[in-house]
Amino acid sequence: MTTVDHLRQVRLGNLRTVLLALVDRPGSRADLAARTGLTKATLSNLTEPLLANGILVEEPATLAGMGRPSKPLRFHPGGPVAVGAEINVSHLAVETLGLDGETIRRHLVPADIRDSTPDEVLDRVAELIRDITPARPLLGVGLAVPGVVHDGVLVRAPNLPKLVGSPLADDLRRRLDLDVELDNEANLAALAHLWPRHLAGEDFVHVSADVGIGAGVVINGEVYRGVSGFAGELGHVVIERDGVRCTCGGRGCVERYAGLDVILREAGRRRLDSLAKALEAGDPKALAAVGAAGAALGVGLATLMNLFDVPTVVLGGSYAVLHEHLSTAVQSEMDARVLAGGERHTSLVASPLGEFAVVRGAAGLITRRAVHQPERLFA
Amino acid sequence: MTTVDHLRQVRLGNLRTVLLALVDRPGSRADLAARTGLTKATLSNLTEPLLANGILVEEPATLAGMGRPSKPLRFHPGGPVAVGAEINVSHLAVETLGLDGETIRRHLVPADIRDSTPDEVLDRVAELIRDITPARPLLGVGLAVPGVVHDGVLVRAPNLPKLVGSPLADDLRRRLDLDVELDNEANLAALAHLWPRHLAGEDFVHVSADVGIGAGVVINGEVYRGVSGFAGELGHVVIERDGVRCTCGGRGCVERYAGLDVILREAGRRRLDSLAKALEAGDPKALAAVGAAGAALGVGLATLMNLFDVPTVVLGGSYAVLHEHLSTAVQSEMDARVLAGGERHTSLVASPLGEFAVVRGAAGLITRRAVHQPERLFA
DNA sequence: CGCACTAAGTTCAAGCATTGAACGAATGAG
DNA sequence: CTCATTCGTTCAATGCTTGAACTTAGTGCG
Repeated sequence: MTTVDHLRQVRLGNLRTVLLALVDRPGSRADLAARTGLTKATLSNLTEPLLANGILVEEPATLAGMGRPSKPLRFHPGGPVAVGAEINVSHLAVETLGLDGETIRRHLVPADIRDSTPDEVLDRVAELIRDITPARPLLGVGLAVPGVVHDGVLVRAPNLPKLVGSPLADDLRRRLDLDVELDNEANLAALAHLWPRHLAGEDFVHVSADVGIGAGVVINGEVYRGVSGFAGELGHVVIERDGVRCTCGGRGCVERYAGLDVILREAGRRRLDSLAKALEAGDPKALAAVGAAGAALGVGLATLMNLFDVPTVVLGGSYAVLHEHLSTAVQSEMDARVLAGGERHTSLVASPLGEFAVVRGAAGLITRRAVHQPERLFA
Repeated sequence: MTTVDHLRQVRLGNLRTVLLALVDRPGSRADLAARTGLTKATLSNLTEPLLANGILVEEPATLAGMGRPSKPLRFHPGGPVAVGAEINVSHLAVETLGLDGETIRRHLVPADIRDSTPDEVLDRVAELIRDITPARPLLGVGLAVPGVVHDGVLVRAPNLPKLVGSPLADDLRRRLDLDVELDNEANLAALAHLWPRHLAGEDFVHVSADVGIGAGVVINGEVYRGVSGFAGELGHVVIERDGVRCTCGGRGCVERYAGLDVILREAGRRRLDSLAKALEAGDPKALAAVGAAGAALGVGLATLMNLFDVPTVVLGGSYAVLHEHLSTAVQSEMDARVLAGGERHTSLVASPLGEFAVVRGAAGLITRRAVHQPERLFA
């Protein structure tokens, strides 16, 4: 590390600070200086290359009050964008996201890819991405998959066994000639509630269900990934040590009581929307199935909250759809079991992001990286 | 933040890097330069005030090989020291620790303080500290207590109700006229396995038992504290949703199956050493009690490991004493339940620190803070 | 004994990002 | 038209690391 490097680090750090302030909201140089604690001089200096490179634009001028009018800066409407993509058991989704946090376009297509080869899937994903990509510089692609990811490879995915082991990130990178970052859908869904806007505070768990149950834990505004990206395996938290056998080899895992497949089976339904209708109509079997799942989930979540010390739970994915009929049981188990030492209280909310949470998180991964490592913007 | 501040930050960061290298082992300026990536010039500059202030000493010279002999630098034998203190149900302990990581003196006295007032306890602690404090500058006191700590106050301590709510840190500070930092014993026991030397890798959970069960989770070389210092409440992880009632209001908490009180009761013993003797003698009742506790603990630990994605468990405190008879059952539950996706394997080890782990961690908290915030060394 | 060789540690001018104060620019109020 | 006010830019000063040159202090060999 040379001294020049040290100083460069300071500059990059300040650049990040400024960009973060701009993600929050646009502002003039003077305003940004006030918000970041830097001086006006530094702000002129830092924003100059951002304007020159088409990352920011200077708006005409704001005529308000006395003094010289300010010319607010904001992200350039033709500036770089990030792409998010999601591969899931029953659908594919793509989204483009600007640095300002606005969704540009999004697209979700049903698709049963359980029997497809990795090449077939990636071909379709690449096509979807090309279809929605605007004529603007591209920062890269975030790719979400339902399973454990390590080093750009899907290493474990009970529901997509055919994709396990392929270098998905590299293969998609080759197809598009773009940076591709592979990550787990649970982590990305959690990230979507955190970036570019905080939707559930600085600390929360995002829980969603397909066949498995994934939890993304957010602590201090960061997704907690654990040592090997394995963290948050809520599905295999034990709630009955001698309970039902689980595919993982253990017994009594939450997944065997609150997984979506279990809920549907117990309710005698085949698909989520049919279950939702039955609940709406007050079908007792459906209500009982969801209630039982909620209780089991609540026990598992209480354990998680006691270990991670997180106050908020966000129900996402299928759980968000079932939220209304699920949350009573979840909340009551949580209230009974989470240590209320001091002034703690647990809050339980449904995700506002709907079915696009994962793909938005995937795109957000890329815009976030660009803001945190501003040198990438000048490539 | 002025620019001067920025530059000062760079300097302090480099100072930290150098001190960390020295905690690892002594070395000449040239050696340190090589190890830290800084230049020899910077090292001369950085170490000059450390030598002037009696933090470091320059050793005579090492005559080895060709070239000008190097004069290794190490922490001054008369330099500042940290004090650790532990308040527990059945004993008090104190230890003094140098920046080099060497224990200077330690002392552990049995004491039943369950009925003592905070003032009585702190008087005794202050006396113990004065007894072992060497005639060297003092960096501060780390104070360990069995319970949840918030802002220098013990806010929850089922086993020491009389101390709850007193400003222990402030009261001890007043007695000694020293900085006092209060923390939870589980966190500090974990820290002791991490600082000043890594005894169990970069990522592990340290588990120990008294009446409750405390876990200190270490991720990436940092103690994970959670949002409000509550993290790692392994005792209230649920292993049987409809199991035994717990003081926390829930049911089936690990604590009710693997707590030390439960083990002793089931084994028909009153004290840990008596239990240990019975185990040695092969007493079936004792063996059964410990085996059952181990199984329950293993289930809870599997849940914790699936959530935190940590590969190693360190058994400390009473569990370390029982380790030989406990680990088989623990390990077998862990093996059965922890997701072995990919190449994961769980390892289970006994703490090498014995009964001084907590108090050593308490002192380590202070030396670590001094190294991480080197400006404190010049106060 | 002396000279070449090696490595440790020091000295010093150069380089760099931020700062703060001074300055120029653009508008509203009276 | 002039003053007050706020925005944005310019520029010398600051303080830290750097790298190269230099000094110091030994070893090895003839």
